[in-house]
Amino acid sequence: MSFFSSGVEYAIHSLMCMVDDSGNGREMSVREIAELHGMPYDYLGKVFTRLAKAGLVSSLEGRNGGYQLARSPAEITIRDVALAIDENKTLFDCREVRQRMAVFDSVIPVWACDTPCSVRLVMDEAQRQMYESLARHTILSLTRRMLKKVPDSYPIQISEWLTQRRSG
Amino acid sequence: MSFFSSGVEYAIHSLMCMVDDSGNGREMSVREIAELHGMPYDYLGKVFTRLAKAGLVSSLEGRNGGYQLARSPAEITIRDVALAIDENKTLFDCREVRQRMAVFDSVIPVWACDTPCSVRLVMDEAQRQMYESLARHTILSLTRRMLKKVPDSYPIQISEWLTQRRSG
DNA sequence: GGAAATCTACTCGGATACCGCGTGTCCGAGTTATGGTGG
DNA sequence: CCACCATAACTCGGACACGCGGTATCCGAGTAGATTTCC
Repeated sequence: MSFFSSGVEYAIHSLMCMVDDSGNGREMSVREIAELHGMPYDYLGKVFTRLAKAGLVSSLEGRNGGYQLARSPAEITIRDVALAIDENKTLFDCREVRQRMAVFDSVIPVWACDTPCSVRLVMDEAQRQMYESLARHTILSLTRRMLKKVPDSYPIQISEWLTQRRSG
Repeated sequence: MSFFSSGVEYAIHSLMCMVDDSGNGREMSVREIAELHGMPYDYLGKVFTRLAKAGLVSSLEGRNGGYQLARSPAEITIRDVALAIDENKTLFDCREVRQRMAVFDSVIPVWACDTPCSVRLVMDEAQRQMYESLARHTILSLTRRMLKKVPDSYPIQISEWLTQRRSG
């Protein structure tokens, strides 16, 4: 399986569609977003609960409620989103092989417990590089990049789909 | 769960202990390695099959057989090992959300199929950064770094453990 | 003493079992506009 | 006209079911050095 859960993908696409044509945030409900993207509604609800808990979006309860971006889309990095959904995930979990070496017969030396495993250090560094790469992109930059590759009618279609759904 | 399987960890530690004091490769059997590290023997066997298939080690069949490094430990990067064990793993698998947008009623436009998803591009870039970070370390450099943090008696202990096991 | 047969310690690959976790679904509770109803 | 009430459309959180893949184990087949046996 892949490292990032499907929730991360859902979250990024969701936040991207919450940016309107002028680059500002727009309020949307989970149901709207789910139907627009063909995502499972209940599952997306949990995704947004996590986004809210991480402070990326804020919720408006009650009828006509929904979510809106809590920060400018230029200040929400992809790293933020990934960490909000998949928190405390590590590329590698060290099983402390050194402490199980047969040369220590049931007496593990202190250095094997205190000093960090070299393998783990290398992996942690790689993970840091990965997250730094993700931190270089924001919801806004991603949205702008997408709009370049798409016909001009596309964002209009979405806006119309939204207004039509809200009226009917 | 973590991205890299436990097999990657086993493989790295195994290859590290196949480097002798002078930095050259030394032949060892899977059973020796498994017992030395307290790793599951059968499972480690499969790990080495993959390492051999990737050309990182070469096998010597028959009695007194085993594995030896197929290249200099300075020319085996951690990236090589990770790819040998966990091949074709991706940080992120794109579910092509764009193609499920409700604004396309059952008629998916060509651009949504041809142009790559922006989200995927960002993730792929992050994955590349991660692997490049891993490629900067080799089995030899990792071994050397480990030896610095360890009492001088440690590598001697391992060598003695080996010779004693082979004689008795 | 030398050749042949047997034994042993390996590498391989397939089949399988276990189990945690990602993914998705269902349900109930709390909140707030909206619309209807009665005085 | 206004107060009140029911309803609908939301957000939230817990519980649970399903299935896949990581981890591990078992077993049989093939290979080759070591050992024994036998002439």
